[in-house]
Amino acid sequence: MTVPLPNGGLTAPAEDCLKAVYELERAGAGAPVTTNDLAHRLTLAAASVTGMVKRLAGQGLIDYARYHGVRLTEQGRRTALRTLRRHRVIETYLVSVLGFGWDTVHAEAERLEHSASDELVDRMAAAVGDPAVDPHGAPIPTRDGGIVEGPAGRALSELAPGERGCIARVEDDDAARLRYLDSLGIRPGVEFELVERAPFGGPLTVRVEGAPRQIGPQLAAHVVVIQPSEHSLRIGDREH
Amino acid sequence: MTVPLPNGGLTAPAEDCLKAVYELERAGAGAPVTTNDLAHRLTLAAASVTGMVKRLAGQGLIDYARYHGVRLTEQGRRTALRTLRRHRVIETYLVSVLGFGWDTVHAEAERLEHSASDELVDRMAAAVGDPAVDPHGAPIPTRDGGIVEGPAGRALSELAPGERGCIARVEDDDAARLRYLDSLGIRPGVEFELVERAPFGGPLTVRVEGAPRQIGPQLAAHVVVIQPSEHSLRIGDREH
DNA sequence: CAGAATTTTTTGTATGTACTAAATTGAGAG
DNA sequence: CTCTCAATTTAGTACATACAAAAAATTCTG
Repeated sequence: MTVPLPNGGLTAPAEDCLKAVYELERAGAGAPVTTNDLAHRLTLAAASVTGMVKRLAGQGLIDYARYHGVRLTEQGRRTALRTLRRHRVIETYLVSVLGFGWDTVHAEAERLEHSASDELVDRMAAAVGDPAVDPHGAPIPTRDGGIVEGPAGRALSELAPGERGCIARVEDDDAARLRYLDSLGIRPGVEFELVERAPFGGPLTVRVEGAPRQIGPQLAAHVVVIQPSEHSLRIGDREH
Repeated sequence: MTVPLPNGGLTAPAEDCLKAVYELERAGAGAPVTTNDLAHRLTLAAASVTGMVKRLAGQGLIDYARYHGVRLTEQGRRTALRTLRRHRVIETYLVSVLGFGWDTVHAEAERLEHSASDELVDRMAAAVGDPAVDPHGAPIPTRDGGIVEGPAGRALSELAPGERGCIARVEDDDAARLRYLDSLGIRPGVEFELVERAPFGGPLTVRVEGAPRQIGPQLAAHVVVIQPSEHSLRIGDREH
């Protein structure tokens, strides 16, 4: 009875690190991910990341050039996507089947993603109809390592007054933020119109389901929006 | 993002150790549990157990007297039962809701029990009707730390020819053994009659659902049986 | 009850994960 | 092209987990 490593022999911190590299690579448009960015994302000291990164490089999961950041190898990308799939399937299942709130499932999934087997995750996914996106609008990688990141979208904070859109995705890592957005009616799938932008970084006024809502630009930066017509593309079921 | 310790700050190996102490204390009728027994149960070197046991003693979870084995403290017992509850609820849920075979869920539960929160476990338990026993016939501790270990029962291997009984419980830790017992029709709740015992430790002949089956005494030792009349006591729902 | 056998602990080692503090490297400013 | 500063790595430490081999304590046996 040693520490359980159900998937590919990777530890939980290692899986978290690969996931973080994947997400930062995406956010950074493919540029190498720096140690510091990883440290911030993982809430670790930079020195700890250096050590982890060396181990992962030794396992062929990332390419690592001292002082010049890291990149996922193809194998590392597959591994990261498997973890991401587990996380997002678990979140979806907890919300759809077990009645958790969409604002509370992140922490639970963050732990379970490291101990749930792929078989369990596949059964959960099947139980909720193999959806393409999770409750926060993030795409769920497929069993075979594919992922459709969907229409790029823009941050809500970048829209101009008068523009209409559809909430595509909200970052899932802060429960309080999610609860607040929920109280404003800002949830994936909801259509809205940006009514007004106060000057000097002031709040945005957004009409959501008929009601005008105020939202700060910092918060709005965590909300990804798309054209209403693109919505079906994102949530389109991939059922056979 | 450190190693996730959802419940009481205990690591997975520590929880496994407490669970093992609980089970060995039960099996040994309350006698102190020796390091060696723990090492065998946990498939660890004895030296590793000594170290773990010292840490747990330092946390007040067990009483430890050098060279004289360990005992759970009251706090340790509660902790062990919470882990046991998680394990058994998860097993039950995987079988009842997600369609896993009762012979395959042990390993999965063995990992998930360390990362599932009590809230998740309570929701799972509610989803399957708060059963009193898991798919192998083991009692599920309640939310508040109670457990009804049920009628003591005897090992199938100890019955005399002509005796009838009801399968109460089968040890869940060996998938191959469970599959084999399943193929013989030996599952919790099934009634049977011990037809014959071959001499010199030979096989037992058991009539299960009309069919006579042969089973070795070693295997039969892992099967707990009770009087048919006691069955309702064990599986009796504790629904309100 | 002394010596042998067994069990248990101690000692020393290794790995993974984490930290702080010190040293190093790289990159931009002048 | 050097100097400085920020980013990064190295060095040193700590803890939890694991092991094997040696030492110690208990228990069994004659």
